[in-house]
Amino acid sequence: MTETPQVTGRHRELLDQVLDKWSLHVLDRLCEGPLRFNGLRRAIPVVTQKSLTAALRRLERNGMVERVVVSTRPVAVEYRITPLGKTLQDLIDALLLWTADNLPDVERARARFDDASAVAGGE
Amino acid sequence: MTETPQVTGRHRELLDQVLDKWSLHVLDRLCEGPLRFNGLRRAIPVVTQKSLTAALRRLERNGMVERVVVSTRPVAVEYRITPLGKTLQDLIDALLLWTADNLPDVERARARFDDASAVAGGE
DNA sequence: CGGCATCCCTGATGATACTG
DNA sequence: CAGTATCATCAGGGATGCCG
Repeated sequence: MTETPQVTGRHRELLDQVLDKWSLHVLDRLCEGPLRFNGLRRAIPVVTQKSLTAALRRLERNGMVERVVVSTRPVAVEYRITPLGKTLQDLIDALLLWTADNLPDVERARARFDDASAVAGGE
Repeated sequence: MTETPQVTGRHRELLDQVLDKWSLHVLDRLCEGPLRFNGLRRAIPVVTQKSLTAALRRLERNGMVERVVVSTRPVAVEYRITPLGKTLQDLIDALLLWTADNLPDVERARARFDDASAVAGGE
């Protein structure tokens, strides 16, 4: 069995590369089926081309997505999730589920904190 | 059951605040018991006081940790995880477990990618 | 269509010094 | 002990323009 997991540099680095801002969106979308570059852009309207390219490269390098070049007319490039990427799906879903379940509590906590800060601080 | 979770701005923001570089370390440590400020610094040797302070404030604001001031001689401040923070423990463990299980595959993928890049690119 | 190259700017982080 | 304040750095991300 895998023993007590520890936060090490390598683990942290991997999580950073895989759970960063845009990678979550990309993986989320790609889990539902392959998409082309501009398809992804449309699916994630707020991302810039640069950030999307970077995220895709990172994910490809880490073996989470596959880049398939279809040498047709101009060119078509399809991105699809890999089996390794699939293993993250449950985790991501669990993460999103957690946020959905606890966001209300968190926002209450934030309100309390901000309120207390206002009283103690400037006001 | 909660339906298909979606990546929204609010969820993403929460994950950013809770899964960031130092918060993971802090939550990980605090799950094992309360610690004081410098205790945490010692437990996470690479963190600077500024980053640690920021992480603790963020976690406190989000209701994940509790800050207890013990008004003794100089002053003692104890940080302990809250019930809300506890709900993250399983997720964090699962995340770390995932990295531990898949790091080898990921590193193989990286090697392949870097190798292919080297051939296609510069040399 | 699917990128890469460039410039620029901001936010996050580190080092250092000082305070209740 | 437990921070706050300040300065310097630096990677990430947006805007823009060009290429196969």
